[in-house]
Amino acid sequence: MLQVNYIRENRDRVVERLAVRNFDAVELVDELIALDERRRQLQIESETLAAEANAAARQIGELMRAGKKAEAEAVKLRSGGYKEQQKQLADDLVAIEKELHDKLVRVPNLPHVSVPKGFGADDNEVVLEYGHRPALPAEALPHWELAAKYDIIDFELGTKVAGSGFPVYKGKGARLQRAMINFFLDQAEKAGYKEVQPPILINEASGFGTGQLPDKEGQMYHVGIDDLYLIPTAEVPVTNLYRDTIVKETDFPIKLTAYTPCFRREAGSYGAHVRGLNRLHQFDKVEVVQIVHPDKSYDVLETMSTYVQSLLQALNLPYRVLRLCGGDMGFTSALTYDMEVWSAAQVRWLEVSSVSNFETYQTNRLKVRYKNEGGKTQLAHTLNGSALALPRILAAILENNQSDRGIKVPEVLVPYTGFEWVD
RNA sequence: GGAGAGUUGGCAGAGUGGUCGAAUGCGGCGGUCUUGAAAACCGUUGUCUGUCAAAGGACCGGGGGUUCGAAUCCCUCACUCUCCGCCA
Repeated sequence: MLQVNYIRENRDRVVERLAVRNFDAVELVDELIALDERRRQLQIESETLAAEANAAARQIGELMRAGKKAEAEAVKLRSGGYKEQQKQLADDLVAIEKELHDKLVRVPNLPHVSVPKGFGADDNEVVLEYGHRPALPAEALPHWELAAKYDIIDFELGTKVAGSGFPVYKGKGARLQRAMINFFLDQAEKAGYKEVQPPILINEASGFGTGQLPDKEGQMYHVGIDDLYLIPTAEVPVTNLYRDTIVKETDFPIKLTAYTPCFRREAGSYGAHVRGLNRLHQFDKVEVVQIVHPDKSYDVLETMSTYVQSLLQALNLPYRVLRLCGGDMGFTSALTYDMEVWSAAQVRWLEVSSVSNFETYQTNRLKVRYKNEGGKTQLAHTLNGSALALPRILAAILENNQSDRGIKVPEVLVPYTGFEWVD
């Protein structure tokens, strides 16, 4: 979340930046500033009173030690009244802080200056397109039919066991999944990311830290009996590893990677576009996360984008890179690149990665800080990206690489699969 | 799941209801000494809030209570450890 101080000192800029998201912040921002003003007044009152009460209590202590009991009793009588007032002020303060906090978490991150204004997917800026899209013969099949034809993914079986959106990968399909996970993790390690295996259930504090709670409550599966959530992405547990820590400036950049399953309720999204592997309740993903010095985060964002692209190039998939417009960008992000692969039989682009810079939006919630040269503690910047989400990659491989002979496995995966053809 | 013990500063570990933001040790940082290092010695070393700076305020697992005053007493929740049970 944003810092109140920043909003107070940069009111107009905040309003102007949020307009890029089509977020009319005028009213909210002015409320926040008024609340903050009131909060600070109350705090001064409350602290002044506390100072008086403390002084009286100290005085009683001194008198008691000196054996002046009667005088101590007199002061006691006088200080009895502080309690009521302190309680009242404390209650007011708590109430106003809660109100301030509740409003503050509703303010999304400020878009970077390069973010195009816009309302939805159509307004995203195509940064670049790579590779040529294969022209398939008329009898080419979409991936869900190929999956059935070669018996590598069983959607019905998953429906029986869990429900729709929980596919069962079988035989070469399962092997292909494992191959991709290992390939992606190996590449990430080569790029300097340290592998971690985090919990895939998270508590509320973690969900709040990266911004999923309270905003996206309904998108996560909730285990009520233990009040835990299934992760929608490894971003949550991995970034939260550093919650409430002050790192050394020399520790930057912190680079982590993790393979995890991801769970999303995807409430309300049905239809042709969610067939097959296009949108699932459970899927596998390798994620990369960086925690960096604020001066470096935009360079790092480019590096991460380039890294994700190198994976797509290695897999020989045609892709394009989008700079998301204000209206399409996530709540917590300041700048996001989406990578989409070409799905040749569906004849459309599929999002397989999203690379974002959150600046201090997450670290202000997480309290991830570092000490600068002057010894002052400052908020770090966080970034993350999918590298990559498996199902749509698999969909593109199946569709783009189909032929009479079967499906050609990308060369880089062959050492991991042990076979060259799905047939 | 049952019974018991515990949670204090980066770590270890004291702490009688008042002078405790908290002894001591280790670690970290700076210095003396040294060609350099080690050792020794000296100094320094938490976070948040507030301010031009300060004063002041808050924090001893979280929350609540008793009291003029709580790290210290009471309640409650969470977590950790030990033993028993169950178990991949």
